[in-house]
Amino acid sequence: MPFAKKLTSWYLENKRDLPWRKTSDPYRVWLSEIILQQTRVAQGMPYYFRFINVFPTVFDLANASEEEVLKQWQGLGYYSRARNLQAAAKFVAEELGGKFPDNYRDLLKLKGVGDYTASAVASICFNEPVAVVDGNVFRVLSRVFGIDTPINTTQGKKKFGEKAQTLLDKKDPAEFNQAIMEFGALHCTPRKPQCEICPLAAECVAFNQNRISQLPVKLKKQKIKTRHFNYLVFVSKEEKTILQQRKGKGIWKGLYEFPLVETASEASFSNLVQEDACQDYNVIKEERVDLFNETPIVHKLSHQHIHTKFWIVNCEELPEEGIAFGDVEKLPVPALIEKFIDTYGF
DNA sequence: AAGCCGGGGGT
DNA sequence: ACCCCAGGCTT
Repeated sequence: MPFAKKLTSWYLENKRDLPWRKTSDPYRVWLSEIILQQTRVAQGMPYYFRFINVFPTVFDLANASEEEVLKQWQGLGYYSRARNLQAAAKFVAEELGGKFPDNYRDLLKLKGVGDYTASAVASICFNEPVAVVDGNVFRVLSRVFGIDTPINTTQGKKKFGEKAQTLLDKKDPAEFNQAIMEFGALHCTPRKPQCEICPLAAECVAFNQNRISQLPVKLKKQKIKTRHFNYLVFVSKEEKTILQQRKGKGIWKGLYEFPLVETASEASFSNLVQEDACQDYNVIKEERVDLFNETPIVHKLSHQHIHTKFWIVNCEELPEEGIAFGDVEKLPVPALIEKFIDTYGF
């Protein structure tokens, strides 16, 4: 039996009942694919339902502000996805009259849509014979065919892309692509794959050479940078506080946070007031400041560990324009800030 | 080619 | 701790 047939047979018996598989509406499929980039199905699922409810059509998403979209995206991470999502919706609504691109080449023109996502939407919605290569496909192909070219190199992407395209069932690319991804997600998993009951065990190079744990090959793990954040949580008599939007590059662009003082190492109160960023705030006096957490909260991202202290600054009047406690929850904030807000509870 | 961008779950 | 997740963009 050919590779594709074995895979699709397995798929028909084992596939999950996922909401975006009940439709061929490219808007919904595109939305699901963006949400699922570097994100597990279980984590993305509630966001998919939320977006379908709040933004039922591409026009609803196009007419929303970037901030509204970020608010709905809050907690999911990789926030450029949300910003690009809204921009792409605007493009489809305003430049394409609401008609979603129906092929790989045109899908690629949408912000936030790269090779994988364009292939996924083109194949799933329009049956275009373009193979997807995601983390699952890298893993399945590297093991079954014993390919040890590192997957995070240009050469690796080319090699795996060609292999996937060769194997693709051109008569049903939608089913083949979803089958190989589902197989990687449920059966040929990174750790503890189910080789004992695998329909491909007989031909799987990695299994027969006992190399399962070594494939796929991925070069160099990334370094983790430690940073020290001090948030100034102003609390005024009128029950207002200060939130500022993050601009520029870095993490959490577009989200809101309390005034931030970043230090080179963990700061005491006396360290803190010497920082330039504190000179603008003459209300920061020791008798008015309470340290919320003596031990820094460590917020772990994939590439940074952020050690955080929240300094509660009690004052009569805010040193700058603020917002009412009751309005804080309306703004998009990083998970780190959301957790503090939930605990502190304004 | 390398670095950056989140948050959560599994081992 | 480390790895991975239906990746893409910027430098």
